[in-house]
Amino acid sequence: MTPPTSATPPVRLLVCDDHIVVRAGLLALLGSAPDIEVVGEAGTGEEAIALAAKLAPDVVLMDLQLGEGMDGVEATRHITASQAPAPAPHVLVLTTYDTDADITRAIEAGATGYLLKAERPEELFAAIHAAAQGRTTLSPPVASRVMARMRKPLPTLTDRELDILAQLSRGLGNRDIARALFISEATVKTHLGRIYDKLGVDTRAGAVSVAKEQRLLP
Amino acid sequence: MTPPTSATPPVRLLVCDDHIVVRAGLLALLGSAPDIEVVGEAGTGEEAIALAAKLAPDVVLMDLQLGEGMDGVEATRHITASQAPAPAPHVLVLTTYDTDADITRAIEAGATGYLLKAERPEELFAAIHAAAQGRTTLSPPVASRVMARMRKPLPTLTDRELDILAQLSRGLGNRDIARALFISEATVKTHLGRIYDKLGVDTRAGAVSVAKEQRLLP
DNA sequence: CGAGGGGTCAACCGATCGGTTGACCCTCGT
DNA sequence: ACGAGGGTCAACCGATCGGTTGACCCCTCG
Repeated sequence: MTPPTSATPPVRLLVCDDHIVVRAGLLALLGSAPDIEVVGEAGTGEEAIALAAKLAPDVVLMDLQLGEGMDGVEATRHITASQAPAPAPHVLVLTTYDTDADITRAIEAGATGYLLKAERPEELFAAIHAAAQGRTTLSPPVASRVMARMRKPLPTLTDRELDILAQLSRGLGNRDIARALFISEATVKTHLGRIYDKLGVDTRAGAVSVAKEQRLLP
Repeated sequence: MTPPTSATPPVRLLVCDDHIVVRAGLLALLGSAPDIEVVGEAGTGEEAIALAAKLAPDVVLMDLQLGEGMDGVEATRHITASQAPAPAPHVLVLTTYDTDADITRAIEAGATGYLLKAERPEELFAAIHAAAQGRTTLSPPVASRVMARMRKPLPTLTDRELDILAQLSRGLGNRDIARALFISEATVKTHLGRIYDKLGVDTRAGAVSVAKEQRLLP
């Protein structure tokens, strides 16, 4: 594959994961790769953005699940959008989830690659180097989903429909949803009908269930 | 804290986590602890049970989320129940989730400790040594929840109620739930009423939402 | 043996939901 | 400028849900 080019400087990497144990594990693991240099670590999205700007790494290894504050997608958006002096770092997503919603959001946010934590470490090393050069790496299951997505564009819920869904998952009735969103009850029903269609269900309980599984809701 | 006792033999540890990257990270991390010896690694519950019997480690570090097959709780149950020649290993749970349902199930399954992946590595080392001696370690948030549980015994759903909930989350109506479980519609309503009470909601959509958040459903 | 918890069932009521059709008004992009 | 997509609203219907009360059975535990 990639011959060990001792002439090439190591990839400068920033690791972002909210689980300290996992982060420490990644650091220990990546320490064994000679051509990767971890220049910083972050436990929150805010930290990641700040450190990315300060350290100007080649690649940011980003988890999507970041506990309390901003999530990995938002952090990715900020980092890739930065028109700082140095070119914006490439963001390589490393996460547990491979749902359509997560993948789509990460790609839209500007992620260069999308790896699953179930991946083999060698793949991770390779993906980091690929990302440093702006090349995309996708874990097989992720690639499959992306392809399937291209072929049969899955129903995408609109922002408004997500609003409805959020209220629905609170257990509100149509009347209360209408009040919460300052629209009429009739409109709520219309939206719900479309949501049912898109999610392939025909009851509100089913809609909430699918929504939670697809991670469409926070 | 713990003085390096060169006289004590290292703790023999089996690591079980379905995410290869995380597992490799843990191995690399634990390799830096002189008095811990990783004697095996498993990616599934089945593997963990087999290796625990074969290797007879002092401690099994167990993730609850194990992808496809059996989950960590079941694996824990098997391992702690083994009346093998050697004494059953102590199981130390290391996971992301700190919901009441997960904690309760793990403890009931015989786990010796319950750590979160957000914990600091030193805590992990200490907890492994504690577990080797049968002493319990709980992450602070977990300990809090356990205490709260003792004070105000949270509503625990019965098995039957979980059955109802499972059907409910499929979006079934009362009639279909009744048919699926071979009971009358009236009974379904009765159960639903109690479920609402216990979960603090008053609609089916709300019940599904809370259930998914509390991880009461697979 | 009595009490209590879990599971089952019935009948009733009003309120809500699910589904449908048709319509209007925006704001995009070709 | 026109169409398409997204958002809003209305009126109607039958079916279902949510809540209540009361009851019976079985098992376990003290």
